Amino acid sequence: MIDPPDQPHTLETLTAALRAAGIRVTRQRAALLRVLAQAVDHPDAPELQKRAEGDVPGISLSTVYRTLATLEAQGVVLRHQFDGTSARFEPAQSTESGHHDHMIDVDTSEVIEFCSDRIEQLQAEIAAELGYEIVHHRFELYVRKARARD
Amino acid sequence: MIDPPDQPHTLETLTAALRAAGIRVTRQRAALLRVLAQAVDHPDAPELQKRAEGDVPGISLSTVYRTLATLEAQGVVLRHQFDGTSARFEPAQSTESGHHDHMIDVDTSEVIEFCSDRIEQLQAEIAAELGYEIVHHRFELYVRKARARD
DNA sequence: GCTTTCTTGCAAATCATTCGCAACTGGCTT
DNA sequence: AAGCCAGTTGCGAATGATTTGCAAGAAAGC
Ligand SMILES: [Mn+2]
Ligand SMILES: [Mn+2]
Ligand SMILES: [Zn+2]
Ligand SMILES: [Zn+2]
Repeated sequence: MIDPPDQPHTLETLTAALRAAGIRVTRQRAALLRVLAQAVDHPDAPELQKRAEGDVPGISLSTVYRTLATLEAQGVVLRHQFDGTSARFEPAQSTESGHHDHMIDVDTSEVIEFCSDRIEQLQAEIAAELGYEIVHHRFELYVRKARARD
Repeated sequence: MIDPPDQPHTLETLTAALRAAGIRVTRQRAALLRVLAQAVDHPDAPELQKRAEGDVPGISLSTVYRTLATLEAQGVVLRHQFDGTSARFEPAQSTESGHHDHMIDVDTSEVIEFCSDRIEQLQAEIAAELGYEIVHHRFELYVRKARARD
């Protein structure tokens, strides 16, 4: 797991960190890092492949999956498994705020990010009360636009 | 979707409700309903098949999956997709308290149930604030036994 | 530049879950 | 009690996202 960034991770610091971890920064990995850094959404593997082909024309889907697994293991990307869809990815420090959770509009599939310190706080308390500490969590709200209040 | 139970669902009321919904209560479905009602854990499909074979020796895995899908559509069972495992199931009103969420011990795979009104409350507020209403949610804590405080 | 080791692309394999279909059977109708 | 028939079942084959084996290719370090 790569050290928490002193400066926000730039492509350069990231590349260096990976290399230091004995992970070669190949053209395909560099491309995926760039594509992920630019993503404002939560793309899946085929979509990332499509976007990376701008940099590396023949990049294979296997490589995309393998790279995502590697980057996930390094703590550089996050994998989300929303209901009934294939895995979606995002850079680990997407929002500089760091951690956030997701709302999925069940009608449009739009993904909305949010974060509640209160909830994060409560989670820890609940776990602690039962004698556990949280390793990670999954918190997803499947929502629908509210009917206008009448 | 079957009406919320006036009395807690017994096998009898459930059977009647299903029949009323035009769903035949076959031997295999009755067996699965019983097995689910007795489950104190969160079994997956092959495990449910194993347990149902006491009642219906040759019950097929396809039927187990099909029945679970049917019961889920009727709001009688819940399907959980915990990280990296196959789907697990439980009766919808498992705890009479009704809704609850889950903690998964990442070391032992043990599943612990919990419920926090505060968190349920906050969820609704967060969604409402963004103009949404919650259809359903997924809230899972992946945990590890806390190191004894020293 | 040369070597070693890690990576890639391709095709084939996984694996949980779903499906097609012919045989079967609940539950209602006579 | 017997018959009917749409809903169900068991079987095997299909799915589809993700993973893997392997031979050829390319980062780093020397
Ligand atoms: Mn996000
Ligand atoms: Mn439960
Ligand atoms: Zn969170
Ligand atoms: Zn909840």
